[in-house]
Amino acid sequence: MVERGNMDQQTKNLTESLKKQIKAAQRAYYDGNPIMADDKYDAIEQQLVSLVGDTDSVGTSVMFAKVEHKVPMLSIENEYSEEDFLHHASEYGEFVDVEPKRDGISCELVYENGFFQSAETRGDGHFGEDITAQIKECSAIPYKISTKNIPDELRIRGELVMRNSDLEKLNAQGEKQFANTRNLVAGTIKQKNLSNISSRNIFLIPWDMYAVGEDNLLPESNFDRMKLTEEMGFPRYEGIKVHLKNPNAILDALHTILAQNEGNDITSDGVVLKADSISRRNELGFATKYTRFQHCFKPQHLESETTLIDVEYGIGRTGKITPVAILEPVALGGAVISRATLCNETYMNALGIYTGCKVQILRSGNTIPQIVGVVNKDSNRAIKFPTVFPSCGTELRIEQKDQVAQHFCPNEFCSDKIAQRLEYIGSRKILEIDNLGVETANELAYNSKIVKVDDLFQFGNQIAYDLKTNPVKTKQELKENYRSVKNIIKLVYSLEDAKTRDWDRWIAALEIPMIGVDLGKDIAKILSLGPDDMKDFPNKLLDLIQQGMDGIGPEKSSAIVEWVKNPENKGLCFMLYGYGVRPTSLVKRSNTMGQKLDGISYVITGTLSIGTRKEVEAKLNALGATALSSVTNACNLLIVGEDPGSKLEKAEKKGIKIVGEDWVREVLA
DNA sequence: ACTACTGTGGATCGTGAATC
DNA sequence: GATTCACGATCCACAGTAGT
Repeated sequence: MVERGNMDQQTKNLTESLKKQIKAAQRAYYDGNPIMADDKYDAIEQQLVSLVGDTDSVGTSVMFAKVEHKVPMLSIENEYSEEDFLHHASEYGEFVDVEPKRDGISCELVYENGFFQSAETRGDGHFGEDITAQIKECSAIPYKISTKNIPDELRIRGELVMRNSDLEKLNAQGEKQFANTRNLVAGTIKQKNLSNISSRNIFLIPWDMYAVGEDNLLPESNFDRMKLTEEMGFPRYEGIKVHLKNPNAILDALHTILAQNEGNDITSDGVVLKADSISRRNELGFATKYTRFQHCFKPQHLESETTLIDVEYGIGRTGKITPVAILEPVALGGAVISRATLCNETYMNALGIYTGCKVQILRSGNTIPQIVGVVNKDSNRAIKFPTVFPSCGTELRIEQKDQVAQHFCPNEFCSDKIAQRLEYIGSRKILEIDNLGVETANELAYNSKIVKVDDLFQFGNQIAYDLKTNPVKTKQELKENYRSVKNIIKLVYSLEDAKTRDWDRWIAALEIPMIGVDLGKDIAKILSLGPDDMKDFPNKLLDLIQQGMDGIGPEKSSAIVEWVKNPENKGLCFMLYGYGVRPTSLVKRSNTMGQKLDGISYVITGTLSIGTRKEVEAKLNALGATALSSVTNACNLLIVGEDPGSKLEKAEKKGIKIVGEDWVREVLA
């Protein structure tokens, strides 16, 4: 399936020209002689994004396009005993399927009218990343599947895997040694340069198949669906279908699969038990983090011994101290373990560790290193938790709850703590500030006067101003204080960008105790916050809390009230507003933009001559339209190209407006 | 019981700054 | 000018704690 989407020459030229303009503007801006108004810059950047999908060749970060999953792609809950594993079966209906859980990368493939269309990773379960180009390089993944009696649009989920023997071959060839197949697959599939991918022999083992809106066209039994994937050219389905009447049969199947997993060329890290009936499965549905219609048995057999060298004390953004065991490195289950968390004082004391002691470790769920015991106990030598935070020397505060002692560093100016906070604020989930990772956060915490989020934006504004007024002197000063002048300059640019992030992200960035992105989303929606609401945000929040809202109980409520009542936090929001922070409204955004194609949800059928489907979609979406993949009630426009498929018929039936390629030309002109 | 949040592990890759 | 290496981002995973 080696077939890369190639841009036509015209698009290529346009892209190059836009990139040049962006680069020139960036350079001029930071050299203190801006050549372009901000809104014009934004417009060019957006046009570029719509053409190439991202602008990473301009900026620094490697970004894949985000894709929202049609159906959430959640994890499977693990069980560690056979009893717990069996326990769920009774809810699963008459038949259950028992199958190996492959240790790879979860992925969803989309097929339209039998042809591979796109692929996305699991991501956080709701938003994945578009890895279509990478999957096209994998020749073992069918490009065309048989389409007899199946829906126009078919989605197949499975595990991207690689054979251990192929990993060994690769390691035997090259100097570079790879530790295990899962991480190699993860790394390979993220490569931007596609040339290496096909040689890595990555393939997909399906574990689910569905069709949005037309699921009833597929078999009612999961087992039959998986057999269908075999016919389509995917690997043989290894699952066993069991009648629930006989619990021994389930255990037999479990042991059969466990035995198969041992030493298999494709690594499996457990056994999945799932409802065979799709309708039963839909009844059981989803929890927030896990599916309710399947569970996984994970054998915990990886265990080893090593020596404890020392204990380090780390700090989180909230000031919480976490002890970490530093271990004599030991290989265990395809990884070399040198650190393991000790969680808190209570956990640490219960183990009774001391310098030089022999400890038993395992990888919980075959992943997370965990110390399970000390071999040669000696209570006289047990390590005592420090009373001050070693890094800043401040006396620790202890919180005792339910017999668990938790230590906090109360020092507001603790540099390590500030570094953690900056990293959190800059993370992908919060303000998504490029160039603000671990190292930069530490550098800022130690070398600048930043304490809170407003200081960070003041810092950015100050440098931007200095660079405009006296670039030479400013760069000299930056050079003296920071390891990379360019990195700081890029950071300043990223900070500018972060000022208009969505409100939910900004609420999380304010670091109100117990409020993260999720609650932030609810709060932003209920208050229908706009760009100018930052200056008075604490009062608006207080009003909301006093009215009461779902998801906020007494504890969160009082924490929020305390935060609001602190004049420092009112000042914080006011200053942020003053520094130009204008969060984007979640609810109003699509209306306020007033774009040409707002409200249009379209589907394309057939081949278009003006560009690939992806390119056309990107251009239309940039004007406010939404691309759908199949004709449903949500669709209000069908764009018809050469050789239209069954979508045309369906759209006619539903009375959906139908246009040709001319319409697209006109709109984009 | 379920959910949100925080913190922890190892491994990979692309990018670009630092270094030779 | 070429090469090395640190950093940033992302993949996979689980545990503990507290709130609803």
